[in-house]
Amino acid sequence: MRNIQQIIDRAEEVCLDNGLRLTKKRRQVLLTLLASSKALSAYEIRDLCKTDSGDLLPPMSIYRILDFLQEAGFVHRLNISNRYTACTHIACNHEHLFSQFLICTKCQLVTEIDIPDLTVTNMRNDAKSAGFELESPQLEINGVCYTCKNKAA
Amino acid sequence: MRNIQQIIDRAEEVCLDNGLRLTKKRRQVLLTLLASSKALSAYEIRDLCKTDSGDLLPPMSIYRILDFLQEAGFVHRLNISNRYTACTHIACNHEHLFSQFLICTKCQLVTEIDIPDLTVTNMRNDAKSAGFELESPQLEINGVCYTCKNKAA
DNA sequence: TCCAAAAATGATATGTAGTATCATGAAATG
DNA sequence: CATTTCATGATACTACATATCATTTTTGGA
Repeated sequence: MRNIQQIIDRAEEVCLDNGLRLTKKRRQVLLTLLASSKALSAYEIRDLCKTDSGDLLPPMSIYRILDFLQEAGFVHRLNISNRYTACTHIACNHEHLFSQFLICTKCQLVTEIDIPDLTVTNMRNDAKSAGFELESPQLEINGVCYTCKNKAA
Repeated sequence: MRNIQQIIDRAEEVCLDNGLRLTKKRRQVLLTLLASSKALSAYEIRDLCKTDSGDLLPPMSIYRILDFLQEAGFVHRLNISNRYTACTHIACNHEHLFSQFLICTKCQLVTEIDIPDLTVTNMRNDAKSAGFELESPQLEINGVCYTCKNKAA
């Protein structure tokens, strides 16, 4: 894991190469997500992104910025928890069409792990047998992280 | 797939054995879900369950009934779409601690398929390596069903 | 049989996630 | 420097879900 500044720099690069604009507010939202080990809801991001004078972005802006960051591949939306998390692959070069997320139901800690190609192939085939076509889905699995598990015990 | 009446009968049995009450309204909600090939939102269920006089249940009641049906193992909540679907295993006897759902993003068609034990074991181990403990999670995968795919083409 | 306790449901209000729509502001480009 | 395009703001609203307290129904004893 590189440091956050390096990741932001890389995001800037990607944007330049693709004619995208990483504006101040978009950068701020991305930074907020990068700095958080937990997945954040749109409204949590909103609270964390308020200006020094305490102004909040309107929800619509937050969602638009999140859409942009997702399109650019910098952020993932976690559908099972309605939360958002920074992609851990911004600063590396390998493609990752199929992501798997482990999500702690207690504290929202998120870990993005790799899935073996074989697993992906099997899932596609299983889906096909059942009459479904997978596009570029992501796997989201709830669990409990060890920190929370130990707390509970 | 057995017919709906057989499934309801089986649900009645399970309830009797476990001191649960499958009341008229709970039965009506379960029936509604069993009769639908698509996952339904709580408010859709509400609309489908109105009495002959047109009265609607309050949302709170719908959610309470859905909670009950989930506890009893008759209904699954699909987290990625905020919808509910009847369990396809009510009337069979095998355990299914780990469910996989294929969900059509266009029409909400749901298919519950089995996962090989090996896959489950692998996932548990992968999660463990990443510091997570899986409880009895469910896998929800978005895709497009062939009907919708053909419509699109 | 009636009463108390427990379980189920109803009603009202509110919280959280997300979008539609139209207006305004900022940047890029000719 | 004007025009177009992209980004953001503001207002209102929809969908999904829960908190809380009141009422009804069921159940299991005295």
